[in-house]
Amino acid sequence: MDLLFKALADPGRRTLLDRLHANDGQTLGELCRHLDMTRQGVTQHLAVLEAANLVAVQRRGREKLHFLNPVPLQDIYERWICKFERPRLVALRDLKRRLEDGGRGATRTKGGKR
Amino acid sequence: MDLLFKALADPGRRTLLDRLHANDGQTLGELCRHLDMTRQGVTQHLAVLEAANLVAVQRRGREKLHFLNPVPLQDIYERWICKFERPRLVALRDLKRRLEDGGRGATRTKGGKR
DNA sequence: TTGACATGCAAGTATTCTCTTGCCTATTAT
DNA sequence: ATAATAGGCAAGAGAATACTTGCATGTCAA
Repeated sequence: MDLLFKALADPGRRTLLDRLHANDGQTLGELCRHLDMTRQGVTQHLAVLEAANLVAVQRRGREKLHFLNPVPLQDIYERWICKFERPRLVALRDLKRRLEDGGRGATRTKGGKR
Repeated sequence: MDLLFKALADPGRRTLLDRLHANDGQTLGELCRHLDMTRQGVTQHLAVLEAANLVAVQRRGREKLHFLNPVPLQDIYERWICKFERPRLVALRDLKRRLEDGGRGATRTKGGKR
């Protein structure tokens, strides 16, 4: 989990993820072409993304294709978003109730306690 | 967004978030008491979390209460999880289809192309 | 084989983080 | 007022990161 957040903590690496999302399976050269980083910089960032399992590679002759792997992002969701969003959902539910109460004067919302 | 990921990229800070999630509104001293970091270390980490808007503070006399703010986590979800999970969902849908096809011999699933 | 292309590797430097140390201010209780 | 408690501030050391440079390896086409 540490490698994952560390990997995401750099703007250049997040840009790379966006590029791969827009066009998956790019080679190193293709990625470099549209970014103002040196090739070596991109290589090193890609290595960090690989270590975090956010990018998978496949060799094709002398080229190296890079593919996005969204699974670790899902892990973040389950460990750090789901768990922490409950208060927010509760707040939204309460807000909704209050709006409904104010608008129609009803105390119970449809569906009741659920 | 950069401050946010940077804030989450440290294990100590993630521990602090967990502590606040377990027991919201703790003072600096309370947080220190159960962590093997120095008070100054905790202070600095909390400052980073504040800068990322993950923690909100409230003064009470000479004490400082710390509250978790999950909204930035939701922002991560919308920018980095939602957007990237589609391939995964597609994969799951395909898997489901294949399972249904194998189990019942049907080619089309309910709901059609959608 | 030879030249061009795509990528790999490693060392050096500069920047940024993290942790520690030492002292200071503000509030509470006696 | 005094002591104890809760927290604040800032400089410095050490570690981790990010970026750059130079050269090396492997692959393709002619």
